[in-house]
Parts: sequence; C-alpha cells; structure tokens
Amino acid sequence: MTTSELSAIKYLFDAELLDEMRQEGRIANFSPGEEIMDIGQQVTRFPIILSGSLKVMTENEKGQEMLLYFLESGDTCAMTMQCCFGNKKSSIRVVSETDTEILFVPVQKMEEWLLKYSSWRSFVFDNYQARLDEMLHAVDQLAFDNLEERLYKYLKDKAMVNRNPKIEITHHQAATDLNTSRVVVSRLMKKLEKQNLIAQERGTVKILEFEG
DNA sequence: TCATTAACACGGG
DNA sequence: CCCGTGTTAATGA
Repeated sequence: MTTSELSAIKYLFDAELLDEMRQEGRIANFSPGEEIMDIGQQVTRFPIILSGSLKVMTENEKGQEMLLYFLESGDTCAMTMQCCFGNKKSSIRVVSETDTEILFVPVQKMEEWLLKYSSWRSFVFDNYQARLDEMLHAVDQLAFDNLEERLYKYLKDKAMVNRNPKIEITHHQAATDLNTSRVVVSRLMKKLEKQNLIAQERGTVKILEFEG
C-alpha cells in the first residue's frame, strides 16, 4: 500500500499509526448497491471509509429495512465498532451508496491501537459522538412525527453524500428507506415541489437549495 | 387528523 | 407493456 492511497485520512492519524494501517490494512472497492456487511454476520475486519459513501440500515422483527444514516470519507461505522469490541455479530446491514474505497483493518488491531495512539482514541470517540448526535436527531424527528422534514432531510443527505444536487431515486425507494408508503412520499414530494424546495422528473429529484 | 392499502388513470421509454 | 407518478376511496389509529 502506498502513502498516497491513505491521503484521504492522513490528517486524522499519527504517522506511525498510518504506517501500521498500511501494513495491516487492506483496501477494497465497492460499486453502488454492493453489500459490504450484513445482519448476523461475524465482524472480522473493521472499515474506515477513504472515499465515497455508505448507507447503514437495520431491520425490525418483521424484516422491514430501516435506514439509520449515511457515512462518508473519514467516517467509520460506530455500530460495527461496537460489534468489534464486543466480538458480536453485526446488527446492521451496510450497503455502498456511491463508488467507495474502504480500508479494512483486522479487529485485533483496534484495541491495541486504543492503548498506543491518542489519534486513534480521538477517532473512535469522535465517531461515536457524531453518530450519537445523529441518532438523537433522528429520534427527535420521529417523536415529532413530521414526515415532511424527514423526507427533505433524507433527500438532502443523499444529495450531500453523492456530491450532487440531483438524486436518482423513485418515490418507492424513498418510502422504503423512510419506512412509509409511496402514496405519502408522492404527496409530500408534490408539497416540497410547490414550496420550490425540489424539482422532480421521472426517477430523479433535484434539491434546489444545493444548485450552484 | 393523518397514514395505509388498494385501485385506477396517465404517460414515457 | 412496464414502471413511476399522482389521485381517490375506504379504513384504522
């Protein structure tokens, strides 16, 4: 592994830790829609995102999927981290949202690095923090029961991780991710359109706020 | 009141 | 024709 390959995260860690990552880590690439990790799977390697973005989902008892959050470059998955420390099986499904490049590190290294590197401790702590904040916000939105805001945030998140104000998505997909019905999404999309927040074509939605 | 399910029409590819 | 979209009606929480 060359130095340039870890350039996306080099400012996050000590030089020495980066060296270890180069030695111990493996880089893998994924295309949109590819599954990186599934529910029930034993976690043996730990992902750090170099480029692209991931979608993290969970499932309820009935097998319905539910979107938790998106992850981007420099992020890692707090849920996976949790699984690694506890040597548990994954409670989430992770799917590539865009083309992604991921650094995988063996789980044994993680605890070792906690003792050795303060930059690793910060990384782990910050990621927990960020995810907890995001989850709290999600709970807030659910509690206040405003699907319109959730939908708009979902669209904006998707546009942000794709670095593109134009999103390729159908009302059906949005409904699945938000755990609601297509009828509602169609209605709310129309509403957002009337407020000049979005523009729609068949299979695409454009966030007007993000247009350059 | 607002979401869900089912059903339907319209239109583009 | 199939799929995505936009509506409506009936029902339930």
